[in-house]
Amino acid sequence: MASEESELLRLLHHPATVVAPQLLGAVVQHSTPEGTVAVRLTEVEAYQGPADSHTPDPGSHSYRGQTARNAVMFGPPGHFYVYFTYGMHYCANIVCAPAGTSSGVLLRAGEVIDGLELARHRRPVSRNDHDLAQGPARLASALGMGREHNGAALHGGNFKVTLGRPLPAAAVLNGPRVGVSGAGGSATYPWRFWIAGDPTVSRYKAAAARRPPQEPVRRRSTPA
DNA sequence: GGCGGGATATTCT
DNA sequence: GAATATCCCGCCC
Repeated sequence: MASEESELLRLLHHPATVVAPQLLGAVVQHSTPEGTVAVRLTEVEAYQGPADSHTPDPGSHSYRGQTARNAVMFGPPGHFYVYFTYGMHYCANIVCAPAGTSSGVLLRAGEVIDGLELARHRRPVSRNDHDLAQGPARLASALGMGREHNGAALHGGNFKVTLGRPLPAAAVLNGPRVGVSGAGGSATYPWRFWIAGDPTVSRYKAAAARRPPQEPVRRRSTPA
């Protein structure tokens, strides 16, 4: 409904670090001629733009200013920022904070709650249903999202985004972001948020070190 | 269930 | 020319 829509838009005017945990439990629905798939978000990450806060975020695509790729992040909130990476994958963000700023929330994982058959068809390699959207590129794939959806509105067209019921504080955990490397950028801020105990939360290892260690690493080093 | 390595193309330096 | 907000496969515990 329109009121739900405006509630979402109101939320999306806040910085990514505020928006991200509130998007947990929200549902992203995408309809195509093939059918409809809906995903309930269980894991997200916040990326702040340079103008959004005094804390620099080298992990953000917008850290070095506007380029052709990240232009959508600098636009108004309420749109998808979809980028292509590693030569084969797409990842989807929800742009937040007012136009002129460049925050976004990366959709990292979710539970497919509608269109299971179509999602399985799009991701034949998944062996379990909780794998279907377990990871940002998997989630985009399950939803049938690609380059053509960069800049698409969250509402209207073939998309619909609905906030979930507020989660109890204890159900939301946070920690370092995944795959964010680079000097100063790696895991600097605990801006990854997920729903505690949910089986669809991604389990990938953190970013690999940029350079190999100077000496072989012992397999059985003592844990912390 | 975890680790290592390769695939693959767009993007920015 | 290097790096990348990743995923999948094969191999080993």
